[in-house]
Parts: sequence; structure tokens; C-alpha cells
Amino acid sequence: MPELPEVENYKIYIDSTALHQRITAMDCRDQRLLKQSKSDFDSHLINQEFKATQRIGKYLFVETTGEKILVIHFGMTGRPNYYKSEDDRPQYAHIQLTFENGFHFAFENKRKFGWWDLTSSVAEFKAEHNLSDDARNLKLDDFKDSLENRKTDIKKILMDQSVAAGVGNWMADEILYQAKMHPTKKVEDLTPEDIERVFDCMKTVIEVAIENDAHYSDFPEHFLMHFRKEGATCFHTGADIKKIKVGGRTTYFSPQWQEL
DNA sequence: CGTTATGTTTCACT
DNA sequence: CAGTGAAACATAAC
Repeated sequence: MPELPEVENYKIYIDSTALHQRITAMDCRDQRLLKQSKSDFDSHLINQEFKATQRIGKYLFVETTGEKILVIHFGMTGRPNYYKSEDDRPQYAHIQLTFENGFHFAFENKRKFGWWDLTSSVAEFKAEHNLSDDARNLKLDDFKDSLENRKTDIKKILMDQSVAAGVGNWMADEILYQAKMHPTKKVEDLTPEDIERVFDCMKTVIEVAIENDAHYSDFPEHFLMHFRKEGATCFHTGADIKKIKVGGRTTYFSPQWQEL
């Protein structure tokens, strides 16, 4: 379920399990998850070690002792897993590395929207994929610049990875609920104060989610995440939470609370 | 059987 | 060229 806070969690998990061990094997059950040939991955990963990780939005970069950087995107259903026995290989662990100590590192991906790639430079990759700075570190001025001349719904803008890398569907809903702003409010109609409020709420949602290890049930009681389902009522107004489509994505919001 | 799912990429259209 | 919207991608679960 990876948006920025979940991927941050994965980064911490990988940092605490899979670094500094020689990779002895790589197995991939579905070539479609690899953006480069399997032999390229073999030649750049086998006999190398993971050195450090770096996250931009939902993308995780793994520096290795080799010349290439491994890029991991988790898609909608991806997560890492580290375990000792091959018998513990999860059902959807389509990619699995083996380390010299016998442990395994798996890339679980039920729905196969995630992938692995290799790159020579994080900066280059970031530019090629039109990624903004990570939403957690994003500056208000850059955020404001990105909103210039945009005419579409604020929710779509928030989910645009070239505006605020890392914000996905649930975070966009949460940010707008906290900011008391309707998801289809047009960016061109926002005042500078509106933009700052959305920006501040984005930062708050990110930090709260990371503090709670992206564990939704631990979020504060006034967070939409607890009501992001049909039949729920708004914490503030008691009115029904509404479900609509914005930019093709399911969107939950509280009508009176978030005015257009 | 139909619908839906937390994401990105591609393509057609303005 | 820039901005936008819809479709496509692959699969499981309800």
C-alpha cells in the first residue's frame, strides 16, 4: 500500500536488514517486473552489496558497491521482505535476492504494477521521470511555482509526481480533508493563503503518517483515514462521507466540511 | 460475473 | 509545445 510514508517505512526496513551483504543470486519469476534485461541485473548486482538507500517520493534508490543504482517502485501492491529460509518465500515474492549469509530479500508484488530498474544517477533518473523534490522536503516556493498556470482540480495536482513526489490517492484525500478543501476545487481559484494551507497540511499528514509508521489505525482520530469508506460519517460534522471520482480515482470527502 | 483496488505510462486531443 | 483526460497495464479479492 505504498505512498510516501509506506515507502519511507520500507526504506527503514531495508536499511536495517539488507545492507552490506554480498548478493549471491537473483531470481525473477516474471520478466515484466524488470525494466532492464535479467542479465543486466545479474551483472550489476551479483557479487555486489547494498550500500545505502535514498527515497524520492514513492521511488526507492539502492546504492550498491557496483556502478549502478537499483531503482525500486512498489506499484500499488508492493513491499519488501527479508527472511531466512527459502521455505518462507512469500507467494508474491516475484523477485528474490539471496545474500551470502543465506538470507533472502524479496520484492513482493501481488498486482505486478511495481518494477525494478537500474540507473547511473539518481539526479538523472529524477529528471527523466519528471519527479519533483520529495514532498517531505519540498519548499513552499517550489510548490507555489508548480501550481502556476495549472487549471485542473487540486486533488489531481497533489497527486502529480512532478508537483509533490510521494503524494498518492489516500494522502491527497487526507491532505484536503485537513485543509477543509473540496477535491475538485480548481487550482486557479486558490488564494495564496489557500495554497499555503494545503502545503502545511501536506507536511503535517506526511509527518504524522511517518511518526505512526504508516499504520493507519494509529493515526489521530480526526484523520479522514478512519472514515475513508462508504457509510462513514465525518468526525467534525457528523454528515455522511461522500465518494466520488476525481481524475479516475476514488475520492472520499466531507461535503460541508470541504467546501468548493 | 462484475466491480474495485493505495500507481505509472502512454496516447490522443485541445 | 504544454496541459489534460482517458485508457492501458496485471491480478486478486469481494
